[in-house]
Amino acid sequence: MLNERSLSVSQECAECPIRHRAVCARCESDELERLEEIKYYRKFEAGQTVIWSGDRMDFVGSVVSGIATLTQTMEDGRTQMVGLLLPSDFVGRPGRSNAAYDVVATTDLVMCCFRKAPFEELMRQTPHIAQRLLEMTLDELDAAREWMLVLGRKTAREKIASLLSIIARRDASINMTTAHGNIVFDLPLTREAMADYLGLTLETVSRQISALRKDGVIELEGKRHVTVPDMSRLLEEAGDDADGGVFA
Amino acid sequence: MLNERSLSVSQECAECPIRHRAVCARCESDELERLEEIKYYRKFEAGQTVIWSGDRMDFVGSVVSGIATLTQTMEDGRTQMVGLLLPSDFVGRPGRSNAAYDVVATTDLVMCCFRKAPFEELMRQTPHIAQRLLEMTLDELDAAREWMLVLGRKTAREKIASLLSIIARRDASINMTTAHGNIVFDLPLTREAMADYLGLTLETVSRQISALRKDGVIELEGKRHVTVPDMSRLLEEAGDDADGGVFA
DNA sequence: GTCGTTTCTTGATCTGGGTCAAAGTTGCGC
DNA sequence: GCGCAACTTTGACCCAGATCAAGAAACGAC
Repeated sequence: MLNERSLSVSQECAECPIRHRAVCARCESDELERLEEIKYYRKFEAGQTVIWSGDRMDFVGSVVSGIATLTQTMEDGRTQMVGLLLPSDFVGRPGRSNAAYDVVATTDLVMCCFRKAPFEELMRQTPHIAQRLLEMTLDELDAAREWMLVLGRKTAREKIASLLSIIARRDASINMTTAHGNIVFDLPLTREAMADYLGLTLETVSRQISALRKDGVIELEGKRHVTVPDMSRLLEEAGDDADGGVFA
Repeated sequence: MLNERSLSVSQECAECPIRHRAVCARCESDELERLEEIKYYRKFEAGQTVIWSGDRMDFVGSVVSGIATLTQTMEDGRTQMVGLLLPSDFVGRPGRSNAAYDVVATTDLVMCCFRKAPFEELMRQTPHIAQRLLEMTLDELDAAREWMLVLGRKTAREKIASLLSIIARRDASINMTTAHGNIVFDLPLTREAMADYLGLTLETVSRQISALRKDGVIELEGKRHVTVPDMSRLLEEAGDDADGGVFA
């Protein structure tokens, strides 16, 4: 399909973010063609599990649209989310054959996957792919470490404000800014998923969201539709610097 | 100093772990020589700060001996440790010019450093350095995510047991196994540093260590010298699988 | 529409770990 | 040795967030 391919090549990340974020920017056209050959799409419905921790994982890939979560579970059922995958985020680990975490689609999800063995082979031959993956992994490591501060030292209210800040900032594809400068978005997570991310219970999440609404930090329409009238106020509630700080 | 260099080249990680972990294994001798040229050692005393968050950081490097910590601090003084650097661990981020965290030596510390600009240049020319750094960064990311589960979902007692498990397992250079199969080591961290790692207060750390001792999970001589009579018991207390699970 | 299910909110109560306070221990400099 | 400082332990009390419980709201299937 010449037409489809040339479209995806020219439009960079519109169709498949990894081509832009991890590969495209510096790829020669023959490398792009080889990526095309090992690439395929997978679609999941909200709630579906992409892969279970421990399962064999013979692909790597990135999120095209939708949101997925990485979670760990203890034997007694306690769970902790350890990553939130937004469009363009990379999944999978070159050099490891089994998944380390449960990956679950929390909204309808489209992923762009590459078969692992040929991807690794291509990586060996194409140095800047490894360099790009290193950059992305370092970004993820920074995000994980920021999250350790949230989990270890912030109050429930600060945790909620931190999560809302991240969603408001990172998921630019969903966000909208109104004429009044408000930031508006739909929460892509249930209260329970938020609790799993924040190390809280869903009841505490619900209470703190109600409290933030009562205090005018956010506005809520229904259960999911959020308006942030003053982003710096939200960041202040999150315990970050007003100018954005860590999640900038 | 021909003698010194040939010693360090032949002994691999004895003198400078990065040469083994990140570079040596697959380096040609001319690459090793170029590393030698940009390499230097830095020594720190226990308690000294290696670098402050936000400071310009014109080197990368790895820990040769001793232990350092990465910490984040909020404006109001709350601090969270986000990384524990043991011998062979890598510090610094290619492509970033300022430190993201405070790096503090908690014991006397020797680091093997490389000037950043030439290291990055060498990395550009030597693909397997980027690949090795990618592997190491992915390991760190896994460790950070394991730690998110500890911070978010474990009880104080489980947190302490988890930390003791990590130290017992990872710091093989300090550990000793007695004739009876006991694991023996000296805690490299103060109660306060443990609290900062675990998202607890130092009082809670102290109480839980006392409780573990009273329950026979560990034995203590003085404040720092720990004996673990039964590692699987400790892992059980940590909430991990008895066979080692996540920190294996 | 109604029923059933899932998600969310709110209230009442409990408790693990934080806070405040005091005393004990260790080690170093002189 | 003594004195001081840093670190650690222990106790008493408190509170943020967990737990238990009951409804309310949203959404689909029929």
